[in-house]
Amino acid sequence: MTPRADSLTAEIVDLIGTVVTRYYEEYEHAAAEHSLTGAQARLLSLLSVEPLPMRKIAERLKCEPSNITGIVDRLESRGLVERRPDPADRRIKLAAPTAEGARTAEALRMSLHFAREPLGELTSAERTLLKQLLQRMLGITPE
Amino acid sequence: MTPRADSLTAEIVDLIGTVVTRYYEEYEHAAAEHSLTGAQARLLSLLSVEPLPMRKIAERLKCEPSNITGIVDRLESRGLVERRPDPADRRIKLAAPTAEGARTAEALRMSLHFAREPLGELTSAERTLLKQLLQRMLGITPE
DNA sequence: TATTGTTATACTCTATAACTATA
DNA sequence: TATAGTTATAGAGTATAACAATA
Repeated sequence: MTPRADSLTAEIVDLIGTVVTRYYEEYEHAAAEHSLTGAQARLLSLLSVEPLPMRKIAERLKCEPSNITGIVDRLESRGLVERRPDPADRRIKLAAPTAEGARTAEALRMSLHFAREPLGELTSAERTLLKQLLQRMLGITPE
Repeated sequence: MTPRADSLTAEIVDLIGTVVTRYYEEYEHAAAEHSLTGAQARLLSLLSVEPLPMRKIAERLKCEPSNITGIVDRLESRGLVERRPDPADRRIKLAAPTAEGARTAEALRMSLHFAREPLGELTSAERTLLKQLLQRMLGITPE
């Protein structure tokens, strides 16, 4: 068991807390620039990968299915998302981005990449190192 | 200008996104274990450093001052926070944790450190490296 | 006049429970 | 019966605007 209450670990925890705070603020700010709330932006980004049943969205976003109804309602009323029937199961509604929704999701993604200026402070070699350390930390084994 | 749209940067952005998601989930979970919402936990943690005027709390939490009234109300009704007069300016109300509030804040802080298991995956040398990279990334210059 | 905190209002997100239509 | 989605409800967080007390 590695000691985790040491000051080095505490310092890193604080640094990660700072990263998390900045990341969240930037995400909310980027979402607001597209007149989206954070929850709406996260849901739209999720759908831009692939259309999903309401139930699956709730699982991915780790919230109750009943909440998804309202968020999709608001995105749908703005023409960013649409509900499609599932040919195989008439109980299921697939939420999918419209063409405009896909454009908005892409614009959001781009503005987020630009907002991530801090990484520019690191050299290429340092970024490679950071990537490997984050992967190790997250228990991700690169192939 | 360092290129930021390269795939290495994109990978790191994704990894940081994963860290942010996990950190937030763990924070909300730790807060819930003390019957606190995330906003209440963040406010209480802030006050555990030093008592602050309502206005300052809003600045630190980056929200409107009117919101602080309600959050402090809820913490006060549970006996975790109290409002004190400022001897120097009678307009100001200083929010401060009670003895129980301070204990709750400390318990929250401890449970967060324990929740940060991922860092245990790294050796001491790797953690030192990670710390330095995060500092560089955040524009923090160690003395 | 300017500032501090509050109230009033409206909207969004959240969980819980009950409902409907399908399976 | 079980599942997918919805509705109803209530609590919490948020921004905006208007207000009282104090500076």
